[in-house]
Amino acid sequence: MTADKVITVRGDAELVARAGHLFAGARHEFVCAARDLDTWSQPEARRSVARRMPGPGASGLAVKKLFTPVALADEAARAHLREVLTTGVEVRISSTPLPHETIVIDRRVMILAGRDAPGPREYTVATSPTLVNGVYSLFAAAWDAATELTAYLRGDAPNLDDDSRAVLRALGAGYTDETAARHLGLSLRTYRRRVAELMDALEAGSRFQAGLRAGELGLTG
Amino acid sequence: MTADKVITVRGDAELVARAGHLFAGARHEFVCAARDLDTWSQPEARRSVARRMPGPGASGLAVKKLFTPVALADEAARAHLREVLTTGVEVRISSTPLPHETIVIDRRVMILAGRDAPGPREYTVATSPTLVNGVYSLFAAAWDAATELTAYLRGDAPNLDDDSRAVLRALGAGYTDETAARHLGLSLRTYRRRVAELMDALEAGSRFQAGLRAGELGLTG
DNA sequence: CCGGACGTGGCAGCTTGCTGCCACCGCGTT
DNA sequence: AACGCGGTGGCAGCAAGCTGCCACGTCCGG
Repeated sequence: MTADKVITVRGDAELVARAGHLFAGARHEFVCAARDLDTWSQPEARRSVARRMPGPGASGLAVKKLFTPVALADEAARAHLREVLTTGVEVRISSTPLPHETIVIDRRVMILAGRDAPGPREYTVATSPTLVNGVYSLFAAAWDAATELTAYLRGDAPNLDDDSRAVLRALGAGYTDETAARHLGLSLRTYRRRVAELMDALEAGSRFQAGLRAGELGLTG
Repeated sequence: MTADKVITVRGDAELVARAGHLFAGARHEFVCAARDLDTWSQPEARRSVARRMPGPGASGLAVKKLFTPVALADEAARAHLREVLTTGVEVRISSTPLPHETIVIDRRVMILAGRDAPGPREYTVATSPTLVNGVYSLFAAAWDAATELTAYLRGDAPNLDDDSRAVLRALGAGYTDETAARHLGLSLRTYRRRVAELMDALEAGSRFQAGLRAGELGLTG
């Protein structure tokens, strides 16, 4: 039995001081998962790290960033992400919550952030191969299940109302239009209008395509 | 800055000796992610742990198990999983690889297994809250994206032939039946027969449902 | 009060999807 | 040759989906 250490630091400044060199040391891959873009809220910490990071496009460094839809809340964030895309960074959106920020560098080091709380934020740095590989494979699973940012923005039916969701459920249940309409208290005409609107929103040319899109976007629940 | 320890043990026996009490101490939740069912290959280790685990159904202990399709390879494994289901355990299948087994108990302890390798297997046990919470949220993301075992077994279209895939692509492309049939060199009648067969295979009552299923099962590529 | 915008629903007519029936063809078996 | 079998395709008819048109309400802002 052996015992490795994991380091816990409090606050961005200490993280930069203790682990900044890890960011600079990224050789092949830099992956991170986070809820939104607010991680490095302190500008000086962000700049400090950015200065040390190699250029994303250069040197064969693959950068993958996984966010939740929260990261697309305001237009500024969208613009930022679009810009990030142009530098060769892969960005995906996961429909499931990612409350704890996770960073894995070169599959050798990982940094996990504690939940937002009053006081300085806690970061935990670990290098145990088993630990890092385990986290990495979970990240990979979440990554694979997430959708490309561009696809997400394109096919996004941003906030379809409850009506549309009800229509979606009826369609997914396999009801015929007539029973679905009756079930929803709508006329056949209106129900079909709704379906047409939905298909329009999903940019689907057929009901099959609409189902496909709905499935891809995880609108089943 | 503080330093927690993570414990690494080699082999099932040592894991049971060092961490067996953690299994017994599960109070609220026991989640694990693994590639297949071979984890506790050594029967004595499996039994030793099973003996210490509280009954899954009893005592409000929620048990979640996430596997890859590999876990369904042989009929014995399927039967075992079906039996497990009856004891109140939730089982889901993730289409992405999960090379490293992960266990999280009560969101307080986690155990990560190293990749299969010659010699005794390594297990890493950690209790750092930040670490455990981070891993847990990644697990949750993978879990949410996975499909229920029953749904997976039901909707499984094991090996549909190239023709069916072509039909699927035509449907996904949004072609009308006529153009799709022409495009595939089939008569309209036959094409529709194929579509009907496909919908039958997917147990879909409408084309929308078929699209949904196809999306869920990742048959788009 | 009037007029317009908007959502709804009925009607009609068209397109598309769906399927039962039958006929045909190629193939291997008897 | 005769037969059955499985895949194909035409035809017909029905069911379902789709949409333009118009009419009727409601809800404003004028």
